[in-house]
Amino acid sequence: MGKVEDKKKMKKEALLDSALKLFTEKGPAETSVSEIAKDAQMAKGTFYLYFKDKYEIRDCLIARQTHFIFQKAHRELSAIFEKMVPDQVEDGIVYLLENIIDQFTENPEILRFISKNLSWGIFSNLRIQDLDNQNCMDIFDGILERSSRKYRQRELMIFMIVELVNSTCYNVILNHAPVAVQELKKELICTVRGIMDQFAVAIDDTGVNV
Amino acid sequence: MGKVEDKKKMKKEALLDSALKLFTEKGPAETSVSEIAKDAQMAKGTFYLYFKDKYEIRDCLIARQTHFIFQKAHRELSAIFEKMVPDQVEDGIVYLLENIIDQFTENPEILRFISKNLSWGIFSNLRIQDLDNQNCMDIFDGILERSSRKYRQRELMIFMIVELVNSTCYNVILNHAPVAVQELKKELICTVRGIMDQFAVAIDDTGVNV
Amino acid sequence: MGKVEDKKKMKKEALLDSALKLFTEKGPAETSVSEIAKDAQMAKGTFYLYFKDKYEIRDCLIARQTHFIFQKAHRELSAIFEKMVPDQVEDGIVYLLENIIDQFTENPEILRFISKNLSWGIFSNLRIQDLDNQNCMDIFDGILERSSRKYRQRELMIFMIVELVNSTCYNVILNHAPVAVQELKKELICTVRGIMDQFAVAIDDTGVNV
Amino acid sequence: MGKVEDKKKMKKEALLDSALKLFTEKGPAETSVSEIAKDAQMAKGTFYLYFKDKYEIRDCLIARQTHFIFQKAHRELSAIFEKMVPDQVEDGIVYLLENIIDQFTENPEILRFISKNLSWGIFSNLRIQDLDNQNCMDIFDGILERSSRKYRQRELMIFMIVELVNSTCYNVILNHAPVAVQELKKELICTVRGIMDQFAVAIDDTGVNV
DNA sequence: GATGAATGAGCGTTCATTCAT
DNA sequence: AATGAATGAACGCTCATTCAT
Repeated sequence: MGKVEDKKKMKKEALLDSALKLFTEKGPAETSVSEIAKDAQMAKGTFYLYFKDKYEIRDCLIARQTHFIFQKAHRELSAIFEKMVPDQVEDGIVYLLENIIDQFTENPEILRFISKNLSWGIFSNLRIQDLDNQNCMDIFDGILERSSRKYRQRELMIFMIVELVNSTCYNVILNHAPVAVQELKKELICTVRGIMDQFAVAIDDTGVNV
Repeated sequence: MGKVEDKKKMKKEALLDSALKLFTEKGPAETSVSEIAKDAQMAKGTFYLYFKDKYEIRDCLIARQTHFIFQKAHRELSAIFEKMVPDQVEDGIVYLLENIIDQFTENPEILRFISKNLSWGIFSNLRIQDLDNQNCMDIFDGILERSSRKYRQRELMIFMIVELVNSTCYNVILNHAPVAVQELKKELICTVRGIMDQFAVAIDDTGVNV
Repeated sequence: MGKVEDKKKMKKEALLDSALKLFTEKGPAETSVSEIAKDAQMAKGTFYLYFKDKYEIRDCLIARQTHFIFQKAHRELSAIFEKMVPDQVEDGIVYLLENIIDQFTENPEILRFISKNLSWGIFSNLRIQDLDNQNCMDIFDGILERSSRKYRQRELMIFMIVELVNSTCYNVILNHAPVAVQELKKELICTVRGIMDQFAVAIDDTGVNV
Repeated sequence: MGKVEDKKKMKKEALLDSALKLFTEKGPAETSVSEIAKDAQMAKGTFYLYFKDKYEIRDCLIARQTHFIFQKAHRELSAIFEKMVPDQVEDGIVYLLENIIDQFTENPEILRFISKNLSWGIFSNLRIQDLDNQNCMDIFDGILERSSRKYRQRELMIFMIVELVNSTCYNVILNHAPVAVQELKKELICTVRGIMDQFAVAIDDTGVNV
């Protein structure tokens, strides 16, 4: 019977929602399992039927939220991506990053929660449902594949871009230092283009860079 | 008589040493004040004569360790820096970063401890005793000042470089992914040079970039 | 099934019993929650499931013990009270006080515990279960209402009587000074009658006092 | 050398002053020896040269403050007492009580501190320097001796009066219940006169009471 | 499957007291 | 006589986890 399955899924969702609320409000360290269970309107013991401990639900949430952010970005940009010609692919990466930075700016608590806890290991394995279960890195990869330029060491390149954007945004958005988000964004875009140039390799007679 | 003062300083050092050991072994969250005091061979109450709480000793350690790293780097490079001509200044920055990356590679636990807890706010205010109490950022700044090129928004530029190096090293050194340190280092140097080009402004008749 | 409820009630009773024992033995200030829990044969944490802190259980006990004393007095005197004619009402008050003084004499530790901690605020709000949830003050009030005499400012009058009896008994019973209980009792009765005369007001043609 | 003696006395006074300030501000239980020593501008260890522990200084202060109150009352009333004829002696007792109630009303913190801790044992042994080292009870006694009436069981009578006044004032002044101080005072005076009548014995042909 | 009472180790912190200086 | 660093037991309290119902 799928009814039972549905009920279980709803309970798990309720726990995740409550945990996210509390984690973003005051951090995982200051949130207790009791609080999560109480907020999700169930008994403390029930929590342990769905998650091994606090750290499991935390990791689950990090993945989920990162997933949501990429999903949202991809949906909003899908129209653009579809019409994109090979020469504009680098612009596509920039749009994607801008979209994500904007999401972070609007939800700084989410940024705080994710950034403090996200590692490349989690990130590079995250699957996005909307997109044939591609992982986050594959999204970048997929975009780049359609470029007229070719890139060497694509994973390293994406890794460097993601880490740069993530860590600078964290400080700028949450500590309002050393500059404003808009200023950072402008420079980041420029630097990201630079990084892409750095990793681009010559592929045809038209002749290319670095 | 300075005997008492000496003894107090030694006690404080002992606490800092023990705390560093335990924090790097298992993180501040999993370390208790009791453990620190026990490891430093004194009573729990004595801890509170020297530090307000666990967070104060943690912050003190972050500053201290970052301080040590920059001090070491600066000492090792001082000979080079002194002979440096204006055109080689960008190389100086690269040497500094390489030195720091090497220190991190040799002491990954220190990297874990510092990176997880260091914010730009702490970093940009850290004073280095050896160097006329300059702060860490001033060290970069001082090097750049001697360059034949001029840079706009120096703080933002340094911020981006530091964050990029710090966050990528964290993942690469601690999670061994997605590439080896040496490979990352090679690319980082290239990217950092790119960032410096990005922020450089034309200053003389020879005409320059961006 | 009331089984769980019963068990909880028993645990709470056990805590109250242990706390009373320890509080009367050495006072609330010198009793720790650990001790109470240990004496009641349960874990320290369990205490906190039933009481917010030491002060809550203390206040609960003061109310409980005062309640018991009044309940006992009222039971023992109920036969007398029922047959009482209006002219004997003042004798009823005296019997009540004598009964309470006797209870204190037999349980000096209870007197020590209650008197040191009972304020008029607590006292005048205490509800006695046996007696239609009347509070302690209402018991006096109810008795006085049946008197052929009328009293002005009944609450103040009762307050003065209660405080006088309570504070003099405290010293006499616990410090055996300056006189013996029996001697005090004799005089107290006389003084209490005097206070009632002081607050009595003329109500009919027979003409009365103050 | 009296110089050393003076210095010691001053230190002791400083400790007493600091302790009184802190005890009345937040109660003895919430005041630590460290705080008292720090407030008195000396080292923690020095405290123990003057007082055995916190409880000794507390008891010393209770005696001191009660002493001061009686001293003040006696000074203010000495003119009246000297002119008093035997028939007015009972009025003298009333003036004394009124004066003390007024002092309490003006310094409720002192009342809180003293009442919670004063026992008849301490009270009846307190010596007042101004008055040939008479104790507090002797002051009452001395006044009563000059009365034209004679009293039996003077100590018990004084004890009852003191306890009644002390305990009712405590509640009324500190908890503002159940009535205002002025109202209580009016009734207390009446009750105290009643108690004096109760203990008065016939002494001459005019024939008197009880 | 769901509950929530019970646990008890462990937390950070306080503080009376000692004692070498 | 005076100091204040050091002690360490004890405090109130939290909370992840277990388990009988």
